[in-house]
Amino acid sequence: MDSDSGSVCSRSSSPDLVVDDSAGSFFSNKMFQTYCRENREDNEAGQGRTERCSGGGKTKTRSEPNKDEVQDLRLKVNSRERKRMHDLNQAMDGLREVMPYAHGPSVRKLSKISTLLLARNYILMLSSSLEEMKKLVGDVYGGSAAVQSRTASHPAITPAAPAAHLSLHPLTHSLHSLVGSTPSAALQHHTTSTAAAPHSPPSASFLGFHAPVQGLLKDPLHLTSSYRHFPGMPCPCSLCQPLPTTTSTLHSLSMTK
DNA sequence: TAGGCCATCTGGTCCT
DNA sequence: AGGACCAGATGGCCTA
Repeated sequence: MDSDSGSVCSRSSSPDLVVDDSAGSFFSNKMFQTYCRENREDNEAGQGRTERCSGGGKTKTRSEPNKDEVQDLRLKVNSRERKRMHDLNQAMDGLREVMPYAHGPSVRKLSKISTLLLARNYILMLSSSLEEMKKLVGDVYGGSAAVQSRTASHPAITPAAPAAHLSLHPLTHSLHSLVGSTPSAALQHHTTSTAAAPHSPPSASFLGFHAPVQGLLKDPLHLTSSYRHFPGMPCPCSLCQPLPTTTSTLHSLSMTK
């Protein structure tokens, strides 16, 4: 990897090395030098190294594969592996794009491990929010007595759209209670998040246990009135905590292999 | 300078 | 046999 000529603050997941599909047309400088050195050593030492190279400990028939063939094969394999990793990185970038995290030239890219951990927590939070919404909607449509009495006193509120007039505070509270919120945690949000450096991405351990999911708190739910979430910053807000695994629908979710 | 993150190479293993 | 996948090793870049 010579130079990252990508964006200013984020390392490009795909190096700027031009990978040609045709095997053999690509060499990183380092590997080329290494390869040349090894070849030279091989030539000087005569033999001994080539057998050990691809056969492990096995006693391969000493039908010594042509050095060029070995080299071509090695280059092909390397190229495939490189392509595989590039594809993986592309997928990772795709995941980053949909993550509720700040994107921009001034914000450093989430690391891979952080992306995965954040994605996991994000999914858990979305699932939980969905369940909570279902409950709330069920409450509204199920226990219609309260709704009807309210609509009688406020004719402008039609039963057709009760959910639109739901106060979002219950949702906020329910979400907070769902994740074990404490007022101190909410208070902490302001101090900690504003103190965080905008260029410092969250550490993996931080995300693992205090995953920021600011996207949930953006406009759709208008939950940011009392909790300000700053893009690109780790959020200690209780809303951003990982969900307890007691959520019934989430038991099967895990990061295990 | 240490530590984190990353890309790449490489050998092994498994699958088709 | 060839390809995909994986994990370890290595070295570069960047930041605190």
